Amino acid sequence: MTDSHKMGISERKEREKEQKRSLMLEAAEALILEKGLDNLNMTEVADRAEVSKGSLYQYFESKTDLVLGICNKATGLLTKEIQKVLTQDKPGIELVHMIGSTFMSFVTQHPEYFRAMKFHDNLKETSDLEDSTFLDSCSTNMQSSFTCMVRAIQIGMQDGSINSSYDPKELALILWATSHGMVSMAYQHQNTQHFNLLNELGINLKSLFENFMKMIGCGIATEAQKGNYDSQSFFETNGTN
Amino acid sequence: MTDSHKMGISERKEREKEQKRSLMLEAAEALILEKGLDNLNMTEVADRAEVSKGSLYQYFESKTDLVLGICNKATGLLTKEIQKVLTQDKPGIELVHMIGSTFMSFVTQHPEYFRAMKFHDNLKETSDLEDSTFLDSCSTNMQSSFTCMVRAIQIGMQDGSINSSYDPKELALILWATSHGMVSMAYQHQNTQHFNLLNELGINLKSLFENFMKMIGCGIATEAQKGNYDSQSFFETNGTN
DNA sequence: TCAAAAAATGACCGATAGTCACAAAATGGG
DNA sequence: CCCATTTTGTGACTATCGGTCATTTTTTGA
Repeated sequence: MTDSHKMGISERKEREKEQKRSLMLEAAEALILEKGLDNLNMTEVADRAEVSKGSLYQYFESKTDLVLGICNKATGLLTKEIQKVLTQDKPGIELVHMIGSTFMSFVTQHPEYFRAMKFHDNLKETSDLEDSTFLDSCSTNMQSSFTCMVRAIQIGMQDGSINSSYDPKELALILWATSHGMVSMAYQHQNTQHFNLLNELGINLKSLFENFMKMIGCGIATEAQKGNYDSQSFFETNGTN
Repeated sequence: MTDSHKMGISERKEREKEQKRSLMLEAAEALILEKGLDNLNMTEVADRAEVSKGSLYQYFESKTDLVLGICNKATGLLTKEIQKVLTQDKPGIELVHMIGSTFMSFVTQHPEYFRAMKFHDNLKETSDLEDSTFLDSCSTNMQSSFTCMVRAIQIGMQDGSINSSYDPKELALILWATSHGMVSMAYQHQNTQHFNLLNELGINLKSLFENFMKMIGCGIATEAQKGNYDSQSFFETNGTN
């Protein structure tokens, strides 16, 4: 038996292992959609993926690790979509808008992914030194998304569409945090059955997001640009492949 | 034995019951501060409060109910502080600033309360018809806080400090959501030991929050007011006490 | 064909939320 | 002050679920 043959085998095994892992993740995602992350049950995940519990634990160290695996997919996907925005030849301020829209539609289209991302955020405050294969990867992905926001702002400051009196990184952080707040509200609105401000006020999400963008636009635009973005809708420019 | 005497007894009992409940809540809060909400253990809460587990469960239906009890205290306190802001005779846009600052300092000063509030948010998406005595009260409190924001905006539109092209309630919702995003970031920064954008970027929270306010100020101010709030710090105007 | 390695399995364990039969304490009329 | 009744307190116990591991099954490769 040749070395290359051996190599072929181990490669195939690696592929199969990755496929099985992926299947298990999909089972977990489906269950999260059905019953919520808080009701996720490892035995059920195993059953759904048609493997035994022991087998599941051969692919994921723990329940935390499993959810972080989903978060890893999520942040990877989101980052890819955001990076694609940056390839477009548009004014910086418009790129910022599009990044926001991308984030928003990502969350509404993949609530279970956003749920996993919230779980990840939560972990960071709670657990003392958890170790998961996916933690680093998640952080790197998020870092990449954030860097895209910084780039968009820098582009905007270069092309004169964004007020350069702000520090780019600081502004990026503000936009990231505020977008997160908006997106969280959208998520909650979509996934909550109980009391909820939006319905009560008769406000629709789309209009809300448009006005958020308008406010941001006014807040960060240069004097020359003010008013340009007042009545445009950026809600449509979502990153649907 | 007179009726009034009987009444006196039952009132005293009610007071004592409320005191004990409060003691249990305090025990839980302390444990959350020490070990995080996710490591909160009912037996430990009982021990800390110097009662038995069974007794604890006479005062709170479930662990969820206990945490919602903390959330109830939290939202009550926050609402009180925000309402106090509104009693001041200031331009509307400044009231908006102060509400934001109040929220921010509330969270940094009472991380365990904010944690309980996040738990409450989480419940709404997860659980199918949980029943807790505190759920309604929490919602009412949050509603009150939100109403304060609407009031501040209406005041600002009246006195000409806030651009009245927005719908007041919609703008309030935007400010609420974005503030929540900023405050969440501050919370995470303060309570996370791991990887964290802020330290890495060498940005300090105070400056970040000031610039958030500046951006908001630009975004919602009337033309006449633009530039007035550019370099002011609203971070200090927190509702201590 | 068969022995060694890898993967799969599910009975089992420990932790913890929640319960309940019983005990202690408080109440109030005589 | 005593005793019956109601209220409150207690901790052993149960059920559930995350995680483990000895054993079985499958795959590998000579």
